[in-house]
Amino acid sequence: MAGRPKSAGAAALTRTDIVRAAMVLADAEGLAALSMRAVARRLEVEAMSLYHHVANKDGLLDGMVDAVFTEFHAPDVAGPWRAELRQRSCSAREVLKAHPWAVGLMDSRRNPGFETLRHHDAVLGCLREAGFSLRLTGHAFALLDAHLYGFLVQELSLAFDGEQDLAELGELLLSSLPEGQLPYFKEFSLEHALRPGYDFGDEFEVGLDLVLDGLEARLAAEGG
Amino acid sequence: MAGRPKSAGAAALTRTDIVRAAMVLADAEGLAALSMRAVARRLEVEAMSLYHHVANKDGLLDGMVDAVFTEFHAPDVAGPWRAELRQRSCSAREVLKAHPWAVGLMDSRRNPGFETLRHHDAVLGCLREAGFSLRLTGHAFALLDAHLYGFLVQELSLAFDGEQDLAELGELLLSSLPEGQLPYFKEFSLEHALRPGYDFGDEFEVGLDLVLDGLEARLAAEGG
DNA sequence: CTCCTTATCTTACGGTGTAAGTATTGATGG
DNA sequence: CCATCAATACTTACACCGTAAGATAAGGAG
Repeated sequence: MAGRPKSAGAAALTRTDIVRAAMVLADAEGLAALSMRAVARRLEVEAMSLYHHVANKDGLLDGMVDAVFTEFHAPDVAGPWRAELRQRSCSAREVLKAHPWAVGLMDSRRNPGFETLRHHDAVLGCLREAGFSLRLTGHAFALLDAHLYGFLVQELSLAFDGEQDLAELGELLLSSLPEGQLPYFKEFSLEHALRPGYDFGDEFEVGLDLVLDGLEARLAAEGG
Repeated sequence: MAGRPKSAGAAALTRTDIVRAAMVLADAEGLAALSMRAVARRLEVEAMSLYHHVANKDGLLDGMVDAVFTEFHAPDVAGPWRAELRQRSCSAREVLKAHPWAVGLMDSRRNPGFETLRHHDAVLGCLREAGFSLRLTGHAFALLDAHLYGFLVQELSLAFDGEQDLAELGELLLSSLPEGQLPYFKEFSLEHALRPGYDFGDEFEVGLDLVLDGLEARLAAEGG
């Protein structure tokens, strides 16, 4: 009553299947709902079977993070650096919005996977081929990633089911505040952030362009 | 055999005690070790007693995040904006390094606490009083926070027990890579990031100054 | 056929968050 | 003094968690 044969029509379980199933589950139900048992259920398998393909749950999480990096646009080392890196930041943002669990996981992962390293290699290559010194490459790399991940931390903490609810929610929050406190917060919310035309997501590209401007200026100063 | 009296010398349990104990525990043992039972044990109380002061574990986590904001340097609304905001970013980084669990928690918290709002109010006020328009205030706010949180996501994923181990670890990682792959990553690591003089943490202020430069330029352009 | 490797399932253990119910307290009223 | 009451703390119980240890069955090698 054990040892389901792989010849019975069911394809053999692979590590890739497991990681993919875990990602689908985390996307749909959230990271809190991601248990070994829940992943196994999706694959019509018992929980312990997963342990033949991943070391433990942490290993599975490592695999999930690494898989996310394959979805980013890898900048073309030979292309124009500014456009390539701009596109990679924008694409990474879209990917990480589709996998909201990934950002929170990144700061607890110890062992970067190969896909992670390969993506980093492409970013570094793009900068180096554009003439950035090693020092300035370090600055640019840290700053671009900080902007990307940090923006997502903020954006995800605002994310909700609908977006029009945010205005309602904001007004509810404001109305529950004590009188006369938080004047700047109230002004900013009522006269700017809760206005119909405002979309927090637009701040991403504004900030990205400011960062790219700064890097371009330092590259020019360095080169000349 | 129940209902420990508060008159027996033990002070009555408060929400603040609980949040503080949870923070100490998370600092020392990590977020994974933070269970209701473990917090209760520290307070010499049973787990269910905590539920009279916090709605549930999520409520406790909300309280922890809010408490972290009280430790940030709140910028002086009347002070010089650039110096005030620079100091608040630097102080926040130190605080978040002392509470490494906080960044990961932020992107899953829904209800900002009052201390969180008060800190945001101070940042917004600092910008407004310096003459930033509402639009530019929005840009600056999003960008400064993105840089702060995003840098910490990177920094914490590098954090280890010791710092000199990082060089060993890096060389170990590099030596295990396939030949001829990841050329830029190897170059950057060997010739820059793993060199004795390099400290990733230094990139924080470099990036921060680049961001502040950009904001200062846009403020000047806006002012006419 | 027998033996071995590999993938799977079974069982079990100590831990988790928390719903529901119980007991004990200090404060309040007479 | 005692009776009552709202707080506060404890007890029990349940379903779920990650995973160690071991049993079971299929496919391949001799």
